[in-house]
Amino acid sequence: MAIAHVLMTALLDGEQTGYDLARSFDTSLGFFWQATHQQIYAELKKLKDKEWLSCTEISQQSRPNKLNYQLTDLGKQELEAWVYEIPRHKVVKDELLVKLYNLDHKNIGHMIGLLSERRKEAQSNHALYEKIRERHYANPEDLPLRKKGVYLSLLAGIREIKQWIEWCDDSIKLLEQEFETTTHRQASV
Amino acid sequence: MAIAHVLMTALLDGEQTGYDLARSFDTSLGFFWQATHQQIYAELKKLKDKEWLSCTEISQQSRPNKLNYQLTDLGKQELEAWVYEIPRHKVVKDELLVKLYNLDHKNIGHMIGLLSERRKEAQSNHALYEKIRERHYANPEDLPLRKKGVYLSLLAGIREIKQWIEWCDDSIKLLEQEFETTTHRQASV
DNA sequence: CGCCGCATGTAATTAGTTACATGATTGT
DNA sequence: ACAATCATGTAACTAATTACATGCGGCG
Repeated sequence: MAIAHVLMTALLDGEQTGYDLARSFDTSLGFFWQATHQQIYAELKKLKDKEWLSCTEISQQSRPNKLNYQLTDLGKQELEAWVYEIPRHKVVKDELLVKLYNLDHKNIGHMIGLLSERRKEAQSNHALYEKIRERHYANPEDLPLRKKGVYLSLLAGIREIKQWIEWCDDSIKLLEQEFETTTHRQASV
Repeated sequence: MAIAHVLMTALLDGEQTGYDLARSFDTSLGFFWQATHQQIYAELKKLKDKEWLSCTEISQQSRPNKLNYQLTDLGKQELEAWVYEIPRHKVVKDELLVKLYNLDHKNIGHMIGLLSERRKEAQSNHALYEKIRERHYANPEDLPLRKKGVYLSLLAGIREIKQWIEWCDDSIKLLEQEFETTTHRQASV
């Protein structure tokens, strides 16, 4: 039930609505833990029932009232304790890498396309990460300690994404060579 | 329902039992897609019902009969088609990185411990990956095309794991500095 | 004697996805 | 006119985890 703790972690920076959380997931914690808005809304309710979060309603006329969630003392305690539990959750599931196991002469062109697609995504993520770094972490030494933790996670994300870009480049190069020699062979037969 | 296709992919190398699949997941596809033996057994049954796999029973006296699964022609077709679908599944969930968002003066020692733990795991995984590379992929140029795809996935794994080790080292160094200055400050107050 | 490996599962629960729903407001 | 943003959700389903179960054989 780690999504609970992820949400509480997001609320360390101050109260937020489910909507805010869902969006901010796209630029921060969501790099390391994805969740849909449905899951977030549902979990927030559960957390309110447990009194790990409290919630204040903000009336609005033309749309549903905002529900602003914040950590309770109980929630803070729980979060602090959670940090001391050994992390069990390290899930990686990547269809692309599994698909690569299916490489053959017929689909090699398509695989190159998949890799290019992945590269493009990685590239745009990289740009986003770097933007965040420049904006909020330009002088890491001056950050308060908690933000240094966030910064380290960001660095992990940046390293990983760079790594992907390089791997895509290498892989595309290799597959293109393969593709050409295959085409040649077919042409010369 | 990608676990289905992951299992079928594993069976490209030949028939296997659920038990074999569960174990071989630890040294190959499982790097990119984890599954428990329960999930595997359940999915294999479903795949048999769909006739994407067939299964031959091997009688044994002192333990449950082995069920040896293999791809059917229908399964092969399905798998080939699956490769052409755009990969939707790229899940990453990493508690450690979320925990780092909770860094503070109280838990910094513990965080260093978590990072060391991660480093150790990464190190031993790295050794495993390299062993696999040496054993089966020493001469990548000579591999049949499909195995080159597997090799590329392995390379992605190796790069990633190296990347983690370096990141852990950097992060531990930074946190240890932080830890010392904190201790100093506390000592000198 | 007790634990590990082999080989399969069932049952209960939790986590996560997908589709659908509402309805005003702002931008193209 | 049409899509996107804001802001919340319900309902149905699928995927995945956790706990429990069996039972023999080999090893220290």
